Formats: sequence, C-alpha cells, structure tokens
Amino acid sequence: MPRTKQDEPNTHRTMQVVNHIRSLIENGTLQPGDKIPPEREFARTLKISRASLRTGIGYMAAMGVMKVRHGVGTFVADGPPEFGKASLGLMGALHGFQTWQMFEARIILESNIAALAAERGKDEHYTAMAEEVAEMFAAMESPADFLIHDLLFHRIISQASGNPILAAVIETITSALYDKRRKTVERSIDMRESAEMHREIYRAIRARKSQEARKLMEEHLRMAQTSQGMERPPDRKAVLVASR
Amino acid sequence: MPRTKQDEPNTHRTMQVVNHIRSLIENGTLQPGDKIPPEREFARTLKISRASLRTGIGYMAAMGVMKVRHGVGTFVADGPPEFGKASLGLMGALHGFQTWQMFEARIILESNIAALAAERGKDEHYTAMAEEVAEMFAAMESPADFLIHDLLFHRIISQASGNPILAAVIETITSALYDKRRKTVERSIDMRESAEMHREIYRAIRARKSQEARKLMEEHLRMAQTSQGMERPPDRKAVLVASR
DNA sequence: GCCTGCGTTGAGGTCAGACCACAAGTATAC
DNA sequence: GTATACTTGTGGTCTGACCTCAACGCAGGC
Repeated sequence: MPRTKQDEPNTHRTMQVVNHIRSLIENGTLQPGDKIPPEREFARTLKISRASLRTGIGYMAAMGVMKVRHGVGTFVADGPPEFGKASLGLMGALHGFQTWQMFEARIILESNIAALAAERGKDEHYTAMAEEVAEMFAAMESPADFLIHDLLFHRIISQASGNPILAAVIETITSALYDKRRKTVERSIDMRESAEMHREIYRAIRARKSQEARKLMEEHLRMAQTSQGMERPPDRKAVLVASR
Repeated sequence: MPRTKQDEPNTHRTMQVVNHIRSLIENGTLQPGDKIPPEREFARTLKISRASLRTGIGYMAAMGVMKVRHGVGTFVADGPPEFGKASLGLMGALHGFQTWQMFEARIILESNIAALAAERGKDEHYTAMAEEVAEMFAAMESPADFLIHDLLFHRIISQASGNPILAAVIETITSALYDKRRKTVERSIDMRESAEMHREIYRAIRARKSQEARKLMEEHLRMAQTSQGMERPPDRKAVLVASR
C-alpha cells in the first residue's frame, strides 16, 4: 500500500513556496520588479492549493521581499533593500522600543555608514549626492520637497557604503521614524543650516575623509533629533527605572 | 440577504487582525509567551473567517512577533527581540548579500553595543556575563557547549546595551551567520584564546571603559571572522585601509 | 510497578470552489 | 470626442470539510 505521506519534500507548504520563489530569484529567473504568475495558475503549476500559495506569498510580502497589488498582480520587490515596513512597529509594541532608541540606533549606524561611504564611494555616488544637496538648497521654500531630497541624500550614502545589509537596517529605522514623525506637527527646522550640514558631509565623503564624515554625520543627526523635540537619551543617575 | 459591500472600515482583513493583536499587546492583555485563542474561536470573536485570521497571524509570524506550533497553539514570541529568522536569507537572495558584509555589519554594530554596555551595564548583567565566561572556560573540551555560552555572552551584552533595537538587529545577523556556518565544517578555533578575549571584554565593560570595550570587541570579531576563513572584503589593489 | 500502545482530543494545516473587490482596458452612448 | 458602462484579469474573503500533529490518558503486557 502506498503510504499516505512519505515523499521527501514534505516540508510545510509555506516553505515549499518560499524556497521555490527564492530559487527562482537566485538563479535569475525572477528579477526585482518582475511579476509572478497569477495565483490560480501558479498554484496549479506548483500542484498546491491557492490558499497555501497565498500563505507563502504573504510570508514573503511581510518581509518586504514581495509586493502584492490588489487587482494588478504580485511582484518581486524592487527599490532599496528594507525589512518589512511594519516590522519595527510591531516589534516595538512587543518589546517596548522607545523613540530615543531608534534615534540612537540611527546615529550609530549612519555615522558608520558615512565613514564607509567615504572609503568606498564612487563617482556616480558623488554626482548623485551633489545633486541632492543642490536640490535641498533650491527647495528651501518647500519643506515637503526639502524632506524628499533629505531622504534621498541619506539613501545614496547608504548605497555608497557598499554594505546593503546596513543600508537595509537604517532604511527600516528611518522609515519607522519618518511615519512616526508625520503624525505629529510639521516641525519647521532651520533648512538653511540643515542644507549646509549636508553639504559639509558630502564634501567630507568626497574627500575620502572617513573620520570627518563620521563626525559630521553624527553631529547632523544629533541636531536633527534635538530639533524634533525628541530629546534626552537615558540619563542614568536621574532615572529610577527599576529595570528588571 | 448577503451584506452588500460597504459596511464600514474596509481595511484589509490582514491589518485588521494585526492591529487587533497589536493593541492587545500594547495594553498588556497579551504578554510575551502567552497563547492566543484557538483559530476557530478567535475567528468567531473577530467576526472574520478563519482564513483571514490565519493570514494575519502568518504575517506576524513572518516578522517574528508570533510563533505558531502545529498541534499546540499560537503564541506571542518571547525570547530576545529579532526580525524574522528567514528575513536576512531572503533579502540576501534578492539583493545579493555577501558573507563579508554580514561580518562587517556585525562588527560595527557589536563594537558599538559593547561600548554602550560599558556605559549602561547593571550588576545583573555583569553577573550573567561573568557566569558565561566561566562556563566557556569550563567547556573547553566541548566545542558545542562552548559555542552556546559564546552566543549567550554576546546576547547579554546586547541586553546590557539598553537598546533593544540594536540588539534585535545583531540577533538577526548573528543567527543568519550562525546557520550559514553550521553548514560548513566544524571549525576548531582556539577556544582558550577565545575565552581569554571574552574575559577581557567582560572586564572592560565592567570597568565602564567604553572605548576599550569597543576596541576589544572589534578585535575579537575580526579574529573570529578570520579564523572562520571568511576572509576580507572588497580587496581591490587600492587597499589603503589607512583609515581608522 | 513500570513501560508500551493506541485511541481521544484539541489545535494548526490544507484543500476545493464559489463569490467579492479592485484596476485597467474596451466598447458603447450621448 | 468624451464620458460612462461593460468586460476581463487578478488579488481578497468566505465556507466547511478533511488531514496532520502533539499531548494526554487509559489499558494491556512485562
């Protein structure tokens, strides 16, 4: 009698789907931005139910590897690497992340990234950075536009660092921080000074002065934190937090 | 008659579930390790189908916030904070992460974490760290046991850093690195020397010498990387790593 | 007494197929 | 010629039946 189960590939269907798609990505069949087959068809191909297929896709979508668009199709993520949008928020709820901790993480990561960018940056990065700085000066009258170029500038530095993992991490933190901020009032920071600082950072990176780039980035972010009212770190002696 | 469409807040069911559970966590109804109601029952409570509920749970499970155990139940994650286990692996497939990049990220993060731990560590952390160091010296004959205490030691430092976000990130990287390594041969590193280094790190942290802790941690990790054969990065001919 | 088997129970996992909702393109009415 | 309505393709949700797994407990054998 044929045993009802046996067969080796008995792993959960979810992982079966994930691994399949993963291998398609690894062997180049699927590129970022590509569309995968419609669910019904793909399910038939993989010889599993549509429900199971969807579970697997949902899994990958949660981690930001796939992007599903209702009524249109399912695609491999493109854009900059990043963990699932909501991941930090959810984990924050679970482990009690504080905003100052996000800032701290960001400062540490981004100043190191700036240093790496100074060591490894290429001409294409310099060009792109210079452009964004220029845009910032030009957008001095429009906070919204300014912010866009601010974000782009930092993203380019991440790319220039040559380490996509670190880039993914700060991308995740930054976006969490960002949509935490947009819930509050539109802070009106001193854009001229901010643009000025970005320019200095750019110059340090371009001059391959990694230590200086690190320092400037740190200053810049500390200032940004302060001007956003997200003051104070931990301040030991004063805090009575009984920990545990 | 079947309820026509627009009933009310038509947000995707998935997010409906996620937000519900999230609020249960935030208001303290659900604690790490707690079990949520059985799917059939919970679905009835939320007035959605079991399928949709499962989608939402799957989403949270993918990000490491929930843990599902077939035949047993679904639980809120406990243990140290960490992004979804597979997240790095999948993103790596998509964005071409290299092993040296993981090491680099780890070194940067963990040396900064060691510095923070030196500034903020508490007695309970010192005690736990000392214990693990002792265990390492005691497990000199058993590589497997040694590794366990090695991991625990590093995890305690993460906690002592007082920044759960950074802790979550290195936890994720470390575990990815770990199960990448266990696929290769069991490297027999010099455990005595390794234990020795851990002890020095511990001392620096305990003495609140943050700069020294940072430096020692960096050395330790560089050595670990080397001894694992995961040699150096983008070694072009222009390797003037004069910086630092 | 203690161990072994096997059935029961409760939980998650999978399936099939019908139907809903959304986005885009296409045809039709004015 | 433009605006509205229809059609099509694709993801989203619902039902309800059935499968698999883990834990527990009772019974039989040593």
